[in-house]
Amino acid sequence: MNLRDFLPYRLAVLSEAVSRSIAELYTQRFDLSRDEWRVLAALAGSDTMKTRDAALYTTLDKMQVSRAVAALEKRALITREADPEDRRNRILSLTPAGRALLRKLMPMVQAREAFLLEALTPDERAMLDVAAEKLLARARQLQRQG
Amino acid sequence: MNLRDFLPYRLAVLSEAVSRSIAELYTQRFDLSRDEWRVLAALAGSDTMKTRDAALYTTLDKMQVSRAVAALEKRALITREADPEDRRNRILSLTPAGRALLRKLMPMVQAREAFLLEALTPDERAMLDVAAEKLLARARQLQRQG
DNA sequence: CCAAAATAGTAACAAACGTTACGAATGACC
DNA sequence: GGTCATTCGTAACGTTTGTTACTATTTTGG
Repeated sequence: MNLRDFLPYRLAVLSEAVSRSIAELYTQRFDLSRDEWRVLAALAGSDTMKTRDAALYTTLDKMQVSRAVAALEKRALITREADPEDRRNRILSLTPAGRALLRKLMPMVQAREAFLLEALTPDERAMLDVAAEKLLARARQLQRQG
Repeated sequence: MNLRDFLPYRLAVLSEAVSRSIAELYTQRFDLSRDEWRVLAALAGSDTMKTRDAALYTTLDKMQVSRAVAALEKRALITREADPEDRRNRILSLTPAGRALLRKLMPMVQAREAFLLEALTPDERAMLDVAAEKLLARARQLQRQG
């Protein structure tokens, strides 16, 4: 077997390279961890959400979210308030500072994503999409079966 | 922006799911870490190599290799000998136990990889290949430019 | 309703990890 | 050929991370 051709290995290498090429932006220039970035990105869509939803949406576990959220709150990029309907929940909201940060960061991130995708023809993009879905489904099937 | 459609995020999710679906085999049944598995897989090809080559081949850094190799040696799956030509190097070799482990593990791993790839048509596989290469090249370009 | 189970989030500990610094060995250059 | 820089691998440190257990709250079911 050749490790270089091994699908999981190749995906790991690709994913890490792509991830790094983007992460540089939010780590170097904005001092955000990957998890913090994901939580912010989640909030970028809805502006306010429950901690639990953030976990689902970002595929982080609740502890990772808890830590990311604590760090973001410390920097006053988000606020955490009790949910009057269920006091176990916390409601996360972007502060103006958080929104401002996202307004600066988002275009940079999207520009890099666009640059990456420019490498592919429309056909290739479409097929990558399909292939990714199919592989994900099978991988999850394997995990479930054990 | 929708995180779910964001290329780096999707690749991370896919890579992790695929990785887990395979990793389960070597972690659960053989108690190997990912780095240990990679070093063994590297040795599966050549049976003997320098520590430094293992690092290059597995894309692990030298500290990761050092730790993986220490663990593997402790379990007598590999040996570490001095290189007479350059005594800074260590030469890694599979022990019979190491080879035996690989003979059991490899078919399982390859079966799972095959199952994953069965999800794709030959065309899709070929295009995934191409797309992965292209994306990797661009990601590295971004990283270089900073 | 009330006891038991479930859920959200956090705390506290231990294991894993990356980073920096080091010792040993080799190579490069004057 | 002797110093200076470089490379290999490891050690030691601090940080990050995963795990387990805990508190507070809500839901469920007898």
